[in-house]
Order: sequence, then structure tokens, then C-alpha cells
Amino acid sequence: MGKSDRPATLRDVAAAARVHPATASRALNPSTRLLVSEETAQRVTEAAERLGYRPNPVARSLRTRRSHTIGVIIPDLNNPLFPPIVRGLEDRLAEHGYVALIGNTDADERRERNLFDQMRARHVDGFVFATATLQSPVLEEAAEAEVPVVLMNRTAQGYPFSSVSVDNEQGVRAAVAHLASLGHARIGHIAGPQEVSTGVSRYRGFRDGMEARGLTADEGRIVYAGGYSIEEGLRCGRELLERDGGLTAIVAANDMLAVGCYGALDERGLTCPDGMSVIGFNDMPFIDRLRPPLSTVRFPHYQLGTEAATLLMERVEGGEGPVKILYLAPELVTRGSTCPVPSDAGAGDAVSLHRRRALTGTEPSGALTTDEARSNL
Amino acid sequence: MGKSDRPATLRDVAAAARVHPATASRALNPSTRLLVSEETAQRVTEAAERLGYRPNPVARSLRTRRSHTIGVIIPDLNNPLFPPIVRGLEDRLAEHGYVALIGNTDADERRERNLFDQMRARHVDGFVFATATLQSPVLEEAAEAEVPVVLMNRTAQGYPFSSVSVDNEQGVRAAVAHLASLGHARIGHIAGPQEVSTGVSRYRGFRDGMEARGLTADEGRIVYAGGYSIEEGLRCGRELLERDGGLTAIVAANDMLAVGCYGALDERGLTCPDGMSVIGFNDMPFIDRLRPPLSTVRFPHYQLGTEAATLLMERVEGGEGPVKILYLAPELVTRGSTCPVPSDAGAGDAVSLHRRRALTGTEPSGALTTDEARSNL
DNA sequence: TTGTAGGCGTTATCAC
DNA sequence: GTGATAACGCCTACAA
Repeated sequence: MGKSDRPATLRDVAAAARVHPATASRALNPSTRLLVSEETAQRVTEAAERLGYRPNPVARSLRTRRSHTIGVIIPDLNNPLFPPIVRGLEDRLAEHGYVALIGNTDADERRERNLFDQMRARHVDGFVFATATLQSPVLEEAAEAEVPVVLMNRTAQGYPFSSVSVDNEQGVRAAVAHLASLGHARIGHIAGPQEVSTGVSRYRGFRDGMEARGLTADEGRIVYAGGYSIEEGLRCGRELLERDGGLTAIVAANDMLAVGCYGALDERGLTCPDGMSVIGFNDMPFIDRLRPPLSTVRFPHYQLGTEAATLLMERVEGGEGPVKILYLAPELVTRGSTCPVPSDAGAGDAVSLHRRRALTGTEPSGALTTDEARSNL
Repeated sequence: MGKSDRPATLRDVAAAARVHPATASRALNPSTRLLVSEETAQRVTEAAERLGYRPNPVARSLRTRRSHTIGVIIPDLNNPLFPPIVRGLEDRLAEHGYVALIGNTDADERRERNLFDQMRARHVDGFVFATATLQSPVLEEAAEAEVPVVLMNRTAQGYPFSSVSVDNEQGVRAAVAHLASLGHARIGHIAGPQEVSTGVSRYRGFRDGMEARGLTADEGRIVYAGGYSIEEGLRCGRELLERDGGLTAIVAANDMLAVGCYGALDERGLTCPDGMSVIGFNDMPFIDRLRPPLSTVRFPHYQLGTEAATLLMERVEGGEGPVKILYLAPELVTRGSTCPVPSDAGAGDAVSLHRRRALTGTEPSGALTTDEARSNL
């Protein structure tokens, strides 16, 4: 180990190995090691070891214009969906020697712009955006600057960015099919914000899913949330219940909205699922411990992060290459928040309807799981 | 804005302002601006503005040996307790122009060591540790290296580090007092890991709280968790229930353990709170939505983060100064997981006991809150 | 008040 | 294969 209090520098190593610093640099750098004789390379490596040499990443960055740092911009780390995603991202980045700088926008465009500028100033080598909106000045700017970008969870069209997201249409179609198979016909939708891809595609999945079952997706039974928050879920849930229309089930565009919706049901004295079936999207951590455990659409959070990191690394390290649009398959998880429609309220006997569906084999596309085993751990 | 594709450098600004780069540097740097004439300072600032000049932080770091980066080492971002803490930390750091590098140890000492080394290699200006154990080689090393460190949430003695944590004893004493006032006498404890300060001090709070009420903290009613996980809570809960001993209430050293304990109750067919009162610690996000909503001990998560950041900034920017040990006050939050002991099981009528307490004014120290208003949002 | 010079630690580009 | 040199962009004694 280095005895002096100043950490060993490349010069020190070079001196100890009796070579020029440039040679030491070559010997220590995997990609240039072959330029130097095996013997001296050995000597240098040894000296480095002995002195406890650690390359100074700042100096290296200055020279190579690579910070080995990635900017990750998300709406809010407090949303339980993001921690596992971020961990996947960080773990995969770490394998490549990169670290993440996390920024929260709180869905504020100004904050997002600000974070982007700050991170650019810090010379990050690329960005992962989990905040894309359909029209986004920041993405525009990123495209112009030709900085490597990957979109995660949310997508945007018209940009030359790779992306990883979930097949939202399929997920919501499966959710609707599940409700339909339980006999529900009057199904409401708390739609996500329509300036965000997930909001749009889940809305589309809802309409398609209804249509596929011969049900009508009445606009009177759709309320649009301004954001994916519990508060908005509460507001929209209230509005749906006020409008009434004999709803027996609600498809929320994500779990946070579903949680808010639970609150609205409570206020009305309605119990879930007997009084109203509710289904969410994301299967975020702890959502299986609510009262009742929420039926929802799951996707692999951690993998969303790792895949995003991999796509970005391809861009950052590999240079040019095809833009990739990656979708992860969702999976319906049925829990306690959905049940057959009460026989007096539905358009027929739920159980027999259920049987009929099962017989005709019209089960929803997409995998289906129950997780009784998991729900108590 | 800069027209060339290469970002403007200090030289460019100097050239545009017709001064020497050194002068430009002085003019742009707040702390040296007074060394330059107001007129030229003006000219330089203007030129910088016009060229869209952004100082290169990498170059600056190389020169000043300051990365304006802080290493934050936590057990696991997936623990819902940490996101709000991390946000507080990041927000406060951002005010000082610093950013955080987050590292997760998963309670693995090797990973912690590794993260510490990686971050040191990246020349972070300081560390926040939320992973301190009573005997910690990494902290030892940090102390030797004289790198600024602040301990957060968990503390360790014998190190010259400032710390922010919660008055754990007081919190648990309040929890015990609450249970006692409900008539509980045979109270069990799922203790946290005893190599961590929170585990020890909450255990101590439990013993003291029992004693203060004239109750016995029987070791037979205490089980020690190996970590703050749901799994360990489940295991310890099972063990407590197997041992039996006529428990009517359980104090868990944190919310995760309490959640696991819920699972153990389920297995036994016990309902909470009638069959068993349970109380946790942390009031982590979403814990108020469990079935039943968990009574727990709350502390301000976000502020824990901001205070840690402030303490670290004092060290990093201010240099020497007194070590500060800061405690945040906890607050008991009573929800649906605690109720009076059933009259046939307890050592007397719960309600009358409750009344007696109320009359004699022996309420627990520490603030007490119920959050009916909050629980449904 | 401003300019000069040197260096932070590394690597790219020449020569030899 | 190795050495010399310069440069990445900035800051700061020191000199003028």
C-alpha cells in the first residue's frame, strides 16, 4: 500500500517500474496493454499493486471526455415503482463501470429541464428518461445535442431513442378480459394523463379490451387523471361514483390511482370487491398488502432497469447502431380486489358466465397468475 | 448561445471579453470576483452569458480536488423508508451544488467495502452512511482516511462523526406505554439486530418502557431478528407465537418486522388487533394502508435526510468544527393494529385501566397522534 | 487590477 | 516497444 499520504499517481508507478508514465498508462489500460512488452507490463502492474495505485477518474475524464456517469431522470423516487427499477439500472450500469445520478422531476417540466442542464454540465455520458411526455422540449434538446438517451417505461415517438417499456395495451386488455369473464359489463376507467404514453396506451387497451368482449367503453365511464397520484385517483374515483351509471368495476391506469380509488369507495361506504371490483397496473411493491390486495398487471421492474441500462451502454460504448424498441410482457395478477359481479347487479349470472368463458377458451392474452403463496410473506 | 459545436471554454470567454483567462476565471468565480474591476467583471460575465459558457466541472475538480459529489450508502433503496430520506438528502445537497451517488449494500459488508472503495476512487467529497454497525471496519477506515462522514439513522460510538438519528428509546417507550395504557401486560418484542444501534436502543426502550410501567420484560418474550426484513419478522413472529406465554401484544423493532409478524398471525388464524396488538417503528410510506393500518412510531424521514446533508456540508465546506450528535423526536401514531386487551385475557378490565391512566395523566412521553384524517387519502 | 506560468493526473500523438 | 510532448479546462501563487 502507498505509504505517503498522497495517493499514488501514475508517475509514481512509472518511477517505481522505471518506465515512462506513458508506458505505465499503456500497461495498465486493458485496451492498450498489448502495445507494451509482456515483461514491462508485468513490472508496471506489480508496481501499481504495490503502491496501491488507483487511477484518478477525474483526470481520466478530463482527458477522455468520459465521465462514466449516467443521468437518470424519474418522476419521483417516492413512487414505490421506481426503487426496484433504479436498482436494476444501477446494478447493470455498475457492471460496466458506470454510476447513476438520480434526479426527480415531480412531473415539473422546469425541474426536468433544470436537471437535464445540471447533468449535462456534469458531463454525464448519457441519459435514461422515465419521464417522457409525448411532446417534450427536453427530449427535443437531447436529440439535437446528440447525447445518448434511452427512454424507460414511458416512450415518445419521433425521437431516435431506444426504449424499454411494457406492452400496456396487452396488459389492460387482459385486465378487462378478466373482469368481463367475471361477468362485469359496466366497467369504468380511470385513465392516466393523456400526454404520457402509458396513459394513452392503457386507455387504448381499455377500449380495445371492451370492444373485444362486445362491451361498450362509454366515455361517460371514463375519467382522466391529471397525473399518476393517489390524490388524482381519489378525485377521479369520486367523480366516477358520482356519475354512477351502475358501475360494477373500475380499471385504473396504475396502482397509485387504484389506491386513491379505494379511498373514494370508502367514502361512499362501498366495499371492494363486493361493491366494486378494482384493478390496477404495475404491481408495485406492497400493493399486495392493501385492503383488499389489489389485482393488477405486473411487469418485471428490476429487468426494466437492467434492460434500459443495457440499451444505453450499447449506445455509449458501442457508438452507432440500430435504435431498439423493447417491450416487456405484462402479466395479470388476480387478487382480492376483483370478484364476480353480484348476480342482481350484472347482466346475467356471473358464475355461469365465467364457466361459459372458460369453456370457449376466450381467456385473456397474456400470462395469468394468482399469488396466494406470495401474498402473506 | 455558443455557435460552435464544442462547448465554450474559459479561453473562449476570455478571448471574447479581451482579457486573460485568469482574469475571466476570477471574474466568474464569486469568491474572487472582488479582485477584478467591476467593469471588466461585467464584460466577462456578459461574454460568458453570450457564449453560453458552463464551467467544466471535471476540469475544476481536477484542479480543486473537489468533486462536489457525495457518497450515500444505504442498506436497500427498496426499503420504503429510504426514498423519502434520500430525497431530503439530495434536495439539500443540491442547494449546495452537490449531487449524491447512491449505493446499496443489502447488509453485506463486502458490498459496503466495495462501494466505499469505488466511491473513494471517484473522489467523492464525503459520505453519508445509513448502514453503520457497532463494529464497522469501513467506518474505521473512513476515520483513518479523514474523509468527511455523517452517520444517518444508525449511529456508532467511538468515531469522530456527526450523526442524525431518532430518539429510539423514547419512541419505543411511548409505544410500550401506549400498550400498557390499553391494559396489555404480557408484551413481546421482536428485537432488531443487536449489532446495529437502532436494534440496541429500541430493545433498551422496550425494557425501560416495561419497567416504567411495572411490567416485566421477560427474555422469553423477546426474539432477536437477524435483520430488518419481512422474512425475519415472519420468522420471529412465528417463534413468539410458538413459545406462547399468553402474549397480547407485540412491539416490533421496525415496520418491516411488523409486516412479517402480520404474516405469522395470519398463519395462526389470529386477527390483529383483537387477537394480538402489534406496533412497529418508522411509519414508513404505505404502512398506514395495511390490513389493519399499523400503529407505529413516526419520525420525519425527509428531515432526517436534509439534516444529514446539512451536517455533512458543514464538514465539507466549513472544514473543522465540533462533532454534532443530532436526535429527531419520534411521535407515536396509533392506528388499527392496537386495541385494548380483551377483558378475559388481560390483568383487569382494559377500559377501566385506560381510564385510570388517563385520569392520572401518566401518558407516554413523546407526542401522540392519530391520523384518521390521513388514513384514507 | 491584471497577466504569467505552472500544474492537477491522465492519455493521444508523435517520434525514435 | 518505448519515450517525449502536449493537451484536456481550470485555478492560483506569484509577478508585474
